[in-house]
Amino acid sequence: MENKSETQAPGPLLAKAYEFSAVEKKWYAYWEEQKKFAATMDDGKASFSIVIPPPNVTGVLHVGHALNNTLQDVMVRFRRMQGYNTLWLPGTDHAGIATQNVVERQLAAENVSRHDIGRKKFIDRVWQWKEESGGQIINQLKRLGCSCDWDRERFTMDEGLSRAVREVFTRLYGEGLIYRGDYIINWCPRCHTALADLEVEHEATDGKLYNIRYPFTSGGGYLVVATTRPETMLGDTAVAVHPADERYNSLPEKAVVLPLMNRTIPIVFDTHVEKEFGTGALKVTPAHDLNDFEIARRHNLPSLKVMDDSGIMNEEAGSYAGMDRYVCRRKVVEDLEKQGLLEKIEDYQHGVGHCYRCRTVVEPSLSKQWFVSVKPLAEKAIAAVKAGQTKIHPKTWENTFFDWMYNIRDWCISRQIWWGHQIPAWTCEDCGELIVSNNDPVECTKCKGSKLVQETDVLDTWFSSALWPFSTLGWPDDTKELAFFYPTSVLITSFDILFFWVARMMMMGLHFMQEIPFRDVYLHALVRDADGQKMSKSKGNVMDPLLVMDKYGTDALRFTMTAFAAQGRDIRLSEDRIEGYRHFINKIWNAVRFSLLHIQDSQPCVVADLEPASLALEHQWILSRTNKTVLEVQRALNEYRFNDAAHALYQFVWHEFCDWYLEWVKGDLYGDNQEVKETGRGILFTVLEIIIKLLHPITPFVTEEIWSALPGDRSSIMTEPYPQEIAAWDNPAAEDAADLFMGVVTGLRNIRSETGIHPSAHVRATIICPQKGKSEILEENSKAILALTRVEELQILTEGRRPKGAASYIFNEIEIFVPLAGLVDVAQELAKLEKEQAKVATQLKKVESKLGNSKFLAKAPAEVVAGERQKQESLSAKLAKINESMERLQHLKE
RNA sequence: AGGCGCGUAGCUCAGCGGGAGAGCGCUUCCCUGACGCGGAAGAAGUCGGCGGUUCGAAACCGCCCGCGCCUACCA
Repeated sequence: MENKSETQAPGPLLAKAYEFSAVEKKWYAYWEEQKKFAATMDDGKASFSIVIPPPNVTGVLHVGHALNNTLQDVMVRFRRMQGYNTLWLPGTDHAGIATQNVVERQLAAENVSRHDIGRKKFIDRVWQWKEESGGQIINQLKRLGCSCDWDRERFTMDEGLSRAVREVFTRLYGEGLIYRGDYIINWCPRCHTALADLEVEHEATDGKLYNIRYPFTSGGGYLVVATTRPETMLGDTAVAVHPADERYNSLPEKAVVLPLMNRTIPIVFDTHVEKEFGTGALKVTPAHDLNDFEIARRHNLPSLKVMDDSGIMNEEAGSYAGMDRYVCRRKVVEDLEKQGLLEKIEDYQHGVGHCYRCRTVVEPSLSKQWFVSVKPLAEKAIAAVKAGQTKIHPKTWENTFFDWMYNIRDWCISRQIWWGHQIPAWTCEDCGELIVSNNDPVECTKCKGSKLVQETDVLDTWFSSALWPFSTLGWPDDTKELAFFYPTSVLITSFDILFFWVARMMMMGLHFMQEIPFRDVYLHALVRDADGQKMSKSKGNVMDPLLVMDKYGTDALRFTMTAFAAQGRDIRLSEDRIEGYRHFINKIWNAVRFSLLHIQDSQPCVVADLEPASLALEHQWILSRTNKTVLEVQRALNEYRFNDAAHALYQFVWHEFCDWYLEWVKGDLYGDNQEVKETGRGILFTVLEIIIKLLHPITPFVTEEIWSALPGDRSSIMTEPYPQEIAAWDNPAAEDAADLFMGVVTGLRNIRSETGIHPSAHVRATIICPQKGKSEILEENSKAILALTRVEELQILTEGRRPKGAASYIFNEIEIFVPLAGLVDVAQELAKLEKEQAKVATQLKKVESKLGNSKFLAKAPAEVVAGERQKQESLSAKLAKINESMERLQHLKE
C-alpha cells in the first residue's frame, strides 16, 4: 500500500493488490457498530433462523469450525440479503468434562487437586477461567466474518438456560421419563465419572483371550471359560451356559469353584450365551459387565464390585486388593498358570472402549445413576423425520438416523464431576424422601424436615445442548423470539454429532415445544488433512485456520471451504487449494480495478429500460450468462449445494466475465463512439454490481470493500437485495453467437501459437464460413476478433479459394487460414491435421453407428436423436474440410 | 457382525443415464494500457476389476479387489 505503483491510473482507485488484513478489521468493526447482524422481527416478513452449534468454551477455532461456520454464514448472509427476518444465534457450550479437565490440569501444575480446594472454590475457578479465556473462540468466529447477532449470545450455563434445564428435568421426572437406579454404566477411572454409551469410543485392539478352568466342586473335572479381562473373575458370581447346549445337558454338578477366590458359584442356564463361542461357558461378573449384569438379574445372582473408582482392585479382590487393574491382570494370569488352571492364551482382536475425553480405557461398572427413558421421545423424532417435517441433507443420513433411533437405549445423564448443571434433586436426611424441583426446596415435601441435601452429580453436557434451539429463544417463557424463530430454518453441523446432539434436540424439541426444532438438517463432512487423516493435535497435522487467514485472507479461506463442501464426502484440505482461491479473490479485485477506470462518472443501467435485443453481442451474451449464473447460484444455495454455488461463481467471474467480456468490451470502452462507450460502461457497471452481490455471502470482506468503492451513494452491501432472475436477459441465440465468435478467436490464437508466430508479428487471416448467418455475426464482430487475436487484416468469406501456404484451423464447418510469412512447415501441419482427422473420424464413427442402430432410433428420445443427427452433420462437414486441407498440403509437398 | 461412503488426468476432487471436467502441477509462448496472485496455446485419463440391465453406463444393479468411517452386549 505504501508504494504507489506507477502503473496506477488517476481516480479514486483501489490499491493494486487486495490488502485483506486492514480491510477485514475495518469492515467487521463497522458491521458490529452499525448492528448489521441484529435480528429483525418485522411482521409480514418470512423468518430465517439458525442456532449455532455452540463451540466448547475451551475451544480454539479449528478447520472444522471454519467449515461449519462459513457455511452457516453463507446461508445467513444469503437469506438476509433476500429480505428475511434473519437470526443467527451464537453461543458456547460449557463442555462439562472437557472444561473440567482443562482447569484440573491447571491445578495440577500448581500441585493441587480439585479435592484439595473443594467443590465451591473449584467451580469459582472454572468460571474465572471461562471469563478470562472463554471468549477466545468468539473472537475467532468474528475473524471468520460470522454475522451472528452477538447481543443474543448465550452460554449453556447462563441463568436462562439453567432455568430451562431445571424445568425440563423436573417435568421429565414428573412424567416418569427420568429415573434413578443401579445399572452398569461406562466408568472412566481417570475422569472419575460415568459416561453415556455414545461417549465411549471403541477401538479395535490386539488383546488376549484367556481360557480358564473352573473346577467342579467335587474336584473331578472342570468347565473352561474364556475372558479378555481375567482380573474381573475375582467378581464372578456364576458361570452361564446355554440351556440348549448338549455339552452341558448332563453336568455332574451345578456349581464350580471360582479359582483364586475359592468361592463356590452356581452354573446357570441363559440363552444369552453363544454356544459357538469358545467352550460355550461364560463367566458371569455382574458388577463389571453389562450382559453379565442382565444375566444376574434374570437369575437373582449377587453382584460383587472388585474395583474402585480409580481402577484399583478393592478389598473384595482378596489378596489382589490395592493393585492396579492391569497389574492385577498379570498377577491373576500368573497365579492361574501356577495352579495349572490356565488352559490356553490366544491372540484376540476385540473392541476396547475408551473415554472420548481422555482416552483412558473405560471400565463397565455397577453404579447408581440417573437415566432418561428415551424410547417414547425417540418415537416422535422418528415420526417427524419420516413425515418430512425435518429433512436431513444429504438424505442418506436419514437411514443412519433411523437405525440409531430404533435401537436407542436409555441415556445415562448423571456425571460425577463438578462443572455442569447440578441435578435438581434433594434427599431429606430425616425421612429419605427424594425431592425433584425446579426451585431449591426449603423443606421436605413429606416430613417437612429442613435437612435437605442436593444430589452432587451434574448433568451430561449434551443434556443442556439438547435444549439449545428453544432454550436460547427464551423458553420456558412464551417469547416473541420463539414465535418468530422456532422452529429454526436449518441446523448446519458435522455428521459426527448426529446422535450426540441432533437426535437429542429432535427429541427434546418435539417433547417440549410440540414441534420440530429445525426444518432442515445439513450435515457436512469432516475436514481431514491432505492424507485423509482426521486432524488432531496429537497427530500434529492440524491446520490452524487463524494462520491460514493471516496468510491468505479470510475470504480465501471461506471460498475454499464453500467450494469444498460437496455433500457426503470428507474434505482433504491442502494449502495449495487455499492459495488457488486467494488468486481468485485477487482476480475479482483486479477486475474491479479495471472497471473503476471506466465507470467512475457512470451509472448502472436501469434494468427496466434495457432492451437486450438492441445491444451489441458482447452485452447480450454477458447479460444472458449473468442471468444464468444468478439462477444457478440461487438454486444451489437453496439446496445447500455450496460447492456448486462456489464453482458457478468461479467459472463465471473468471472465465467468462474476466477472460472474455472484459477483453471484448475494451473495444467499446477505448473506442471513440460516445454512445457505444456509454452503453459499455453501463452494462459493465450493472453486471459488476450483480457479481459482487452474488459473491458477498461467500466472500463478505472483499465485496464490502469493493461495494464501498463503487461510484454512487452506498451503504453496506449486507442489506442490498440479492440478485434475482431477469428473464428478459435470457438469450440462447446470443450465447450461440458468442460461442461462434469465441471459437474463431480460439482458432486464430491456436494457429499463432502452434506455428510460432510471434505475438507482435503482423498477421493477415482469412475465414471461410459457408453459412451466411454465421458469417454475418463474424463480420459484425470482426473488430473484436482483430483486437483479441492481434490480427491486422481479416477477410470473411462465405466461399472462395483457400489461400496457399497458410496454416489452418477447422472449427465445425468454418475454416480459418493464416498465411505464413515464410514457408509453411508442411510436415507439421499435416501431423496436426492427421491427429485432428483421427479424432473427428472416431467421433463421427460413434455417432453414425448410433444412427445406424434401429433400436436407438426407435427408443431414444427425439431430441437426442436430433442432436446426434446435428452432430453427424457438423462432424462430417469438419472431416470433409480436414480431408480437403490434407489433400492440398499433400499436393504442396509434391 | 451389520451399516455407510470412497476408488475419475501426476496431486486434490466435481460429475452420477446421452459428446470425459475443474483447481493445482506440467510444456511452449507473451513485461498486449485490471491482474505474473496475470494472459494465450497445449500435453495428459481402457472414470479400481469382472459380469448384468439398457438403443446407450464413469454414472443404475450384482459380485470381487483396495481404502476409510460409523454403529454393535460373542465373553
